[in-house]
Amino acid sequence: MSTIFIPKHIHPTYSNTVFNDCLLFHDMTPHELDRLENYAEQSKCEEGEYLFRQDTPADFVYNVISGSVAIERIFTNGRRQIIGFLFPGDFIGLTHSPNYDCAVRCLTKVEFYKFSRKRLNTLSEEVGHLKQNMEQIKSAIFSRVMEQLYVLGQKKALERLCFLFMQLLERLPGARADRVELYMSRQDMADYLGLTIETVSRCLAKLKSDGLVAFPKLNHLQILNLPAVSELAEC
Amino acid sequence: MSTIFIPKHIHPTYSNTVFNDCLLFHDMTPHELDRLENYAEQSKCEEGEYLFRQDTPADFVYNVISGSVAIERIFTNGRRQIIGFLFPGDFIGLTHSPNYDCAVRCLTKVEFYKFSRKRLNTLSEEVGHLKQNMEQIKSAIFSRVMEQLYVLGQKKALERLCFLFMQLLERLPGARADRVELYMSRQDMADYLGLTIETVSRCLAKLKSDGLVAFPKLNHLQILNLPAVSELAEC
DNA sequence: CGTTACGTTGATGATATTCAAGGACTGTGG
DNA sequence: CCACAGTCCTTGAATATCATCAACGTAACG
Repeated sequence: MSTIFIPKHIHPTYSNTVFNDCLLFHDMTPHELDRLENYAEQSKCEEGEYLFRQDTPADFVYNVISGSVAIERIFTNGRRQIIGFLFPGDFIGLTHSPNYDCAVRCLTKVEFYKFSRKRLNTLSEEVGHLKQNMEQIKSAIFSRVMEQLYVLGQKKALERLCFLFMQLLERLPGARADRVELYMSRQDMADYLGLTIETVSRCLAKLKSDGLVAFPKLNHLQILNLPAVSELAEC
Repeated sequence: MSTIFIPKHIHPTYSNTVFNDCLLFHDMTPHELDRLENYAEQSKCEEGEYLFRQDTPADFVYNVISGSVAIERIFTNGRRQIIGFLFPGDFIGLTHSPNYDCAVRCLTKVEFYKFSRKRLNTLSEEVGHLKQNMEQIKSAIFSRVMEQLYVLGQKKALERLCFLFMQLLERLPGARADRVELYMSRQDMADYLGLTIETVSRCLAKLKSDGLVAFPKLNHLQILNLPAVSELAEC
């Protein structure tokens, strides 16, 4: 049954081919999906655990079914840079190098499909659609990283936070302006945006006091003034 | 004659497979190189000209023979982020998207090979080595961008400049600690490192007064205290 | 010799970091 | 149910860092 391979999280309501990576399955015939299915193994991981660590063999490719993860890089001096957050539908580990160059930490309990990278590559040689789609996903990832480069290089703390909010709103399946779940800690936001945790906290307070956002709960964001937040986030 | 395809700039003295992208030609047989040769066209471009602009059709892949270029992205607000600098041996335009997502400006007069991307892709389907090499180059590029992310996110102005210096020293063919040619303007450095031109200028003055570097000419850098500069640049 | 583009330097203010203290939430054991 | 510890978050004050605005040098070129 190839339908197993169109998981709920890529249902049209969620499917945003620009921001989520579900398009691995795009345009594939039922037969092709069947073959892909044989390569997958479903599994899960608890909050705080690592799917994999930096510099370990890059043997698998993951597709998030539910939950959120952070992609992080640790440097020799011990400082950490978070490269991005991934959500249901996103792919992880589509690297070409023999080892992962990032670690992947679960922000929540995470369910995922796990593919042998070797076999996926073999299959992609035979199934044109798959290959195309993998390339496009890599393209999208690269494009996101370049956007982040700009944000870190040019934007102020308040704007960076708004950028994160807009990104979450666009990429989190089921997120709406009045309900965006922040699965990451303040420290995670700081490490993603190149700020300190105190600056993040202060900026959240400022955005709140200016009436742009609200926090009914600590990690439950409401965007009250979407045009303003979007304006600040603008690239 | 396939030897045309082992241009001078990838002669062993220069060839650094980690930092330069010459490895497109790695492990290829003379016959394969012959075929590649048929796909190439040699050309040049003057200082200040653009090889191509952002959002134009990505029809070609370029390989720099001599000179330096800057990869830049312009955003809606008019601000510019330089993604990187490329030098002899480096490849440009290895994107998968239909349009270039960056512009490429020549910092000097630039000689290059120009390949039809379509034909290069076709060839890479048949020539395993070529395909492998292209993937590895993309990997290296991605890895550089992630390093830059870290620099912009976590490092101070002085450290960013040292990072640039070390990068130039490693990637510029023929560069030595006592002779690194800075082909870019102060503004280019600023846009690369996420700083203003004034901050760049002040930091250069500080590094100079601290005896870490010298500038016999405005764009001719000497690294006097390599361990110290390297230490500051450290990731 | 003047113009122009690019680079430097100074004074000032904005922005973010650091260090330190105090709250808020969670889970555990009494 | 409460007390307690531990973790995460917030807030304040002092400081460091960088950006901005403005003036001044300098090198290249007609």
